[in-house]
Amino acid sequence: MRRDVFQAIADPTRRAILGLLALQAMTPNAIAEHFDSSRQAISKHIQILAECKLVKQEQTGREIYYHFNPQKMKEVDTWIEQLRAAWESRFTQLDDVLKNLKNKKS
Amino acid sequence: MRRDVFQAIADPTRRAILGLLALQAMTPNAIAEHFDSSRQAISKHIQILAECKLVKQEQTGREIYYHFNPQKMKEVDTWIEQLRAAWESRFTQLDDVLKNLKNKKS
DNA sequence: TATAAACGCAACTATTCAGTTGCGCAAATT
DNA sequence: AATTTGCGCAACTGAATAGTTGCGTTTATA
Repeated sequence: MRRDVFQAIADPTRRAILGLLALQAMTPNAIAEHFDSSRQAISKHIQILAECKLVKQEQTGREIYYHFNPQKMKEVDTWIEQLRAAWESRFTQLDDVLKNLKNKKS
Repeated sequence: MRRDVFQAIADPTRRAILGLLALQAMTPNAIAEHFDSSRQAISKHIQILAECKLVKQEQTGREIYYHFNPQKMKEVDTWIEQLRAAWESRFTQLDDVLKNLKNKKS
């Protein structure tokens, strides 16, 4: 059961839930009202988001407020940034090849 | 069969493939050598990446070189950015509430 | 021309996953 | 005290998915 951030945001419903929670903390019922799915279905999505720390719980009486945790999103950010860095470094590699060719010639 | 960018990068193997291709274009066999999986298994991953335009093909004789397409990655970037914007705007909403309370008082 | 290499494609299988249903518990409400 | 509400948890089911195996096609090589 791999439950990392990438897996979590792969589902469009979960992305929508994060969008809601980014605006304000909400209870499972309140969240479910925004979707056609049942409460339990949404609850499962929230659970997955909670597993990988994308949302935090805050219990108040019998209600549980879920909060968005922007911190965890950085993992995705970081990966994309590394990818971008790799992509840009490939020019440097080409430069090295050209440099080697030049050296062989001389 | 939803094949969007988020779904594509959910798999760690596919993320690794993108990491390789970001450095340099490669053939399926060359890519498969970096993993324990079979050629066909890797080929399927590549196909998924191709479906959502994360990689481009370039046929040369009987070999097919796959290139990383950084453009498509922007979709993820954009979503994260919108999420961040929503997260930051929640303070503004709080401000509005406080402002309304103030107005009611006066 | 015969053989090997580099692929894609399709069928099959074992596993995983999403959603439903039903239950139980604790906190409110009446 | 009895009922309702908000919620999590577990079992079940149908659909999707990942990986394997086998085959066909095209391009190189001997």
